[in-house]
Amino acid sequence: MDAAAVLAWYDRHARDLPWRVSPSDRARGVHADPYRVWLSEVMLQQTTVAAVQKYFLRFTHLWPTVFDLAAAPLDAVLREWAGLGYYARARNLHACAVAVVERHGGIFPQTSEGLQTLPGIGAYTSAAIAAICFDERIAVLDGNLDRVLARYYALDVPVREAKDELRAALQQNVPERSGDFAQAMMDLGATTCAPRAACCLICPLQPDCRAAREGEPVFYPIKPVKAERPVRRGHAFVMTDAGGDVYLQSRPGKGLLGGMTEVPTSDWVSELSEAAYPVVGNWRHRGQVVHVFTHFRLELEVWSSLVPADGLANGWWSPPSALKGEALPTLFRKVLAQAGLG
DNA sequence: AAATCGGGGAG
DNA sequence: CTCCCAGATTT
Repeated sequence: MDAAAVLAWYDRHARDLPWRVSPSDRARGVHADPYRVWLSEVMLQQTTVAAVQKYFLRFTHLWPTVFDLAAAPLDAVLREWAGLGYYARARNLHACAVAVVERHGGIFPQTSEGLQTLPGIGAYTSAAIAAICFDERIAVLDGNLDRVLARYYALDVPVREAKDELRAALQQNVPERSGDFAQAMMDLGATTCAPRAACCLICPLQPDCRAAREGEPVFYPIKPVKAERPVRRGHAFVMTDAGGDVYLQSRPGKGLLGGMTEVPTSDWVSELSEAAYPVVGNWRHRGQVVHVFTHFRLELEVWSSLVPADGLANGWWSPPSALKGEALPTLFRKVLAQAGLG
């Protein structure tokens, strides 16, 4: 693999991103800030660059250093993470910041091995931080690289079945500029070697790419057969008191939407049963909200009612003007909007 | 090894 | 609508 050609391509076509040190600045000796790289990498797990940008800017504005983030309450981190999804990332992010401060004096470990001992930092993220911040000669393998390499080698099995071989092959090609190389390969996958379109004419890997030679590069990577998404159904109950405040409560700390804020709901099951209202009220059906999770589709019937403010114990009452700042995941923002709030 | 865990942007 | 994104953790 022609790593030099990849780096030359990167020197001309690198994306300009808020957490990135440009190749020209890097050549002048500028180093990336491990805190900002770590934060961006966690946000970018299974999440697009477009979705991450505003969250990254908000987080670095509120918490410019790992000390600031470690000192913040978890609740504040969850509120700011609301809408980005995969909320275990936010809990692990905070735990990781605390660990870096308490166990490492606020200095991130400088090796992939050391980084991987921290919460929320796995094989990919540890390698990415070590390469980008410390130029460790390590293979950085994400979804982009899976696709680029599957095409380059015309891999005839799903990537998951050949992950170790791909990593070993990539490791043999990591150049001295390992951080720029990792970011270059990811940019390549995000732009010229995209999932549904491969621009082989401008690709630095084209001369030795087997998929390009075969003529239909988007055939790769081979997709594994995917299971169909089951449907779960339930009821959601939006309660307002005489002052117009909305009743909210916290979800359990682990599991789906763990630690986030919700309105009360029924269980979510395959067969919808009759609504069991949490309190007596003049309940009105406000229609349905559909929300798609990774492994099931959810259909919630939305109900609303004016209720006395003293019949409920576990949660709190929030004025509509404060809903924007609550740790409400997108699902429950849809529910509140369906009930005429937010 | 397989399941769990969000949401949105692109085509 | 489908696909999949700078994956980690739990079972």
